[in-house]
Amino acid sequence: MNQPAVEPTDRKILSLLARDGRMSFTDLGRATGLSTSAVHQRVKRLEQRDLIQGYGATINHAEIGVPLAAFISIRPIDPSQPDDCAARLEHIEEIESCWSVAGEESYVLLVRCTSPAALEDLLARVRAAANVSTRTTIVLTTYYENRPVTGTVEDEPG
Amino acid sequence: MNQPAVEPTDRKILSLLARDGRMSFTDLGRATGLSTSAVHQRVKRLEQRDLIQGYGATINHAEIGVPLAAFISIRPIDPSQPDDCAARLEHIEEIESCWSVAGEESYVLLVRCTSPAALEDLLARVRAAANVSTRTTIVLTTYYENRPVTGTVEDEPG
DNA sequence: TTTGAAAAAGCTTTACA
DNA sequence: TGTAAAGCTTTTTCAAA
Repeated sequence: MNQPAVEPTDRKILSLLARDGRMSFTDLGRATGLSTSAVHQRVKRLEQRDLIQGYGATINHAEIGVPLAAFISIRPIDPSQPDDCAARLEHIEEIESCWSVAGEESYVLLVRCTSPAALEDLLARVRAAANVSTRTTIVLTTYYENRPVTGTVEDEPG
Repeated sequence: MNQPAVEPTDRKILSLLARDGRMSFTDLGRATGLSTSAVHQRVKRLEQRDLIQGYGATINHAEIGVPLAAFISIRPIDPSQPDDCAARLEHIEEIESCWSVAGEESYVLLVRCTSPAALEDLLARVRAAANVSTRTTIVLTTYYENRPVTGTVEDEPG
């Protein structure tokens, strides 16, 4: 219910930067009614507090030769072993995201690769690295990804 | 096997910007052995070609009051109806990503919200908006998300 | 925390190879 | 495509409130 430790101006800055990570301090200032150096300090503080964890370009995977995306759901083969899947899988570069989840499976991975053959190879490496069984769900269409979800209501018109 | 239409220098730039979307053209130039204005031109071209689709800040959802993430897997209730789930769901702001998938379900959504109660409310809105049944998988831990997967081998040491 | 001003750094264009 | 140089804008730091 409460939204801890982030006051409205900072939320606004976060929301703007989530949408355009290259927005200049000058423009952020205009959008928030602060001076350039005031926003600058706030952004640095947001970075220090780790509320902003980084900045990234959104890449068109389909067009750069990595058109195949899939979810790999993971189940440990031996539940008595220590569960360190995330660490064991970290070195595999095709894994974009790694979550542990509640439900029938223990982990979900989002992976990207060049072809079905590459996916088959990737699956083998995942199973071997973490001693798990896998269930793979191929992505057919990406309608959208990583839309900003900041819990902020956007600008009034004008 | 072939990686279409992106030559090595552009791949390098894409990879660097995926990791740091605020990197300056000067630094990109240093990293690629090009002049500032040469990289500048390349980046603009990459944006025009839509290989770079945008820039965003990575927000710490847990700390800004949106700590709950979940996957919602979707199955249409009436398979004879036209399948326009993505369009019907687009206005729901808690949906960060929307994929159609091969497998038992038709779509997977990644959503973020403030609390279990908010998730329950969100699920009701998803079902109502798209006339679907849902299966929800709650995220327990996010080990990492949105690691850059560019298919580029990174820098030599030095 | 904010501002305003000044210095440093970076961006963008132009002219040209 | 590329470079170099010039002019302009933004970033960053600082003293003061």
